[in-house]
Amino acid sequence: MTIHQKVAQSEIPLFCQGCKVRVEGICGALNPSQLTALSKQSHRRIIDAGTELIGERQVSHTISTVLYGVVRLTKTLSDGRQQIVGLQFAPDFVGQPLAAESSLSADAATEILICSFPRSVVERLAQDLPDVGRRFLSQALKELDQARDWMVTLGRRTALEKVASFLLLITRNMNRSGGEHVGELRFELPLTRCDIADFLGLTNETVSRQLTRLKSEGAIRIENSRHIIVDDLPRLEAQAGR
Amino acid sequence: MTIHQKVAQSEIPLFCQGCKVRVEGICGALNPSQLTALSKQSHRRIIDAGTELIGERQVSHTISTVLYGVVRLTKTLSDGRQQIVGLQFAPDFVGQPLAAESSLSADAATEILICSFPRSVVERLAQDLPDVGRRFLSQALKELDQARDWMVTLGRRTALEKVASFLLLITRNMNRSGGEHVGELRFELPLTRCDIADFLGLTNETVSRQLTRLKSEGAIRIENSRHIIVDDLPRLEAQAGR
DNA sequence: CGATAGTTTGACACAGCTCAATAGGCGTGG
DNA sequence: CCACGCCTATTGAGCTGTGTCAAACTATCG
Repeated sequence: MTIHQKVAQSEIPLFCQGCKVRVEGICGALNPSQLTALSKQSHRRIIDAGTELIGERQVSHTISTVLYGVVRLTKTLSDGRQQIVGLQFAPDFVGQPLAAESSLSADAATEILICSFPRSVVERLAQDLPDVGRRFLSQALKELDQARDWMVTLGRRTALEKVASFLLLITRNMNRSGGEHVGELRFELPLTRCDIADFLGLTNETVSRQLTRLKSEGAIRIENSRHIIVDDLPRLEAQAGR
Repeated sequence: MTIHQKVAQSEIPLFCQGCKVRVEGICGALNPSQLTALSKQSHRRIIDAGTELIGERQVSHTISTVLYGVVRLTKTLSDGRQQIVGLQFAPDFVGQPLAAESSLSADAATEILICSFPRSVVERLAQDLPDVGRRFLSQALKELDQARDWMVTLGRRTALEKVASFLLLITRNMNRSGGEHVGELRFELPLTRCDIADFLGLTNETVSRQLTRLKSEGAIRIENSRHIIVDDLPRLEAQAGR
C-alpha cells in the first residue's frame, strides 16, 4: 500500500471503514468529506429475520443500504395471496428515492445488517451530485431488468425450471465474493419453502417436489433442507431452461 | 390565454407545437431554447404495426418517445417461448438511458408515431439538467412498479383474473385523455389474442375462453374481436381479483 | 422430551394446455 | 358483387402439471 492510499483511506470516516459495500453502493459516488457528512446522519443496525422494514402503503422516511443478509420485497392481494417481487442483496438499497409511500412491503428474509439514512438527506445528495442520481437510476434500471427477467420465469417456465432458476439466482448472489468457483458450490438458502413458492408463483409442496427431483437427478444435494450443494452446475443451468 | 402564455408558446419550436406529450414526457423538463436545440436533432415518424424497433442483445443509439400507439417489450427463451414484459403507451419512452445494449426487444404492437433522439444528446441533457435525470429516474421507477404489479398477476392470479386485469390495464391507458368516464367504456385492443397470451403467461385459447366467459357474465361486450365495450366496470374490477 | 414450525410425501381434483376442427373477418381478384 | 383464400379467433375433447388436502417426518428450542 502506498503512502497516498494510506492518506486517502485515513480520510474515510471511521464509521465507514471496513464497510464492505462502500465502493459498490450509493456511497461509492461520494468523496471522503461527503462521506463523513453522510455518516454522521446514518446508523447501522442488525435486524432479526422476519422483521418488517416497510409496510405496504406506508410512508417511510429512511433509505437503507443492505450490508449483509437478504431483504424480501412482497406484494399481497386482499385475499392473502402473496408474491415476492424482489430480493435485495448487499449492496442494494431498500426504500424509494422519489416517492415516500411504498407500494410494497420489505421484510428481512434472513438476519440482516443495514445502514440507514434519512430520505431528505439522500435526496439532497442526489439533487446536488449527478453521480449519486446516476447511481440511483442505475440501480432502478438494474432492478427493472431483473424484474422483467423474473416475469419470463413466472409466465413461461415450468415448476422445475422455476426452481432451478431460483437456485441459480441464489448461487450467483450468495457467492459473489469469490469470483470463479470450480467444483462444488454450497450455500444456505435465505428463504423457506413457502417464501420460495411465493417468489416462484408456486406452492411450497411443488417447490419441495421439484427440489427432490433435482436431487434425484444428481444436479444438487440437500443437507438440513436449507443447505444446498450444487454438484453439477451445467445440468442445473440446463434444467433452468435457457 | 394571457399574453404571457402566448409569448411562451410562441417560443416553443414549430416542430414541437401540437405535440400531445410534450408536457408529460421527457421534453417537459426542458425550457423553450433547450427544446429548440433538441428538436433539431430529433425526427418523428410513423411506423407500421409489427415492425421491430430494437432487437434483443442489439445496440441502439436512439431513444424515442411514444406519441401515439402501443409498443410491446418482449423477452424470448431459446426454445421460442415468449413473454411480453411491458407495454409502452404515450408519453413513455423506449430505449435505455444508461446502457446501450438492450436486454429485450421492442416492437410496434399497433401502428405507432414516435419521436426519436440520438442517445448521446439525451445523455448529455440528463447529465447537465437534474430535472431531465429525475424524469428518467421517475419513469424507471414507474416502470419498475408496473413490472412488479404484473409479477403478482403472473404468479398469483387465475386465468380469468389475468384477462380481467389486462382489460383494466388497457382501459386505463387507452382512455387516459377524458378523465372520469361514466357509463360505457369502449376501446380497440392493441394486441392480438396471442399477444395477450404472451403478456399474461397463458395460451391464446385460454385467453379466448376467459373473454367469452367475461362476455357471458355481462361484464363486457365483444365486437369485431378487437373492439371491446366494458358494460360493468365494477364487476370487471371484482373479476380481476383485488 | 414435548411443542412448534417447517418440510416431505401421497392421493386426488381441476385449471389450463394441447391438438384439432370450425367459424368469422377481410382483402384480393375474377 | 360474389367467391375464394388467408389469418385470426372460437369452440371442443382429452390430457397433464400443478394445486389441494392430509398425513408423516424432521429440526429446533424451551
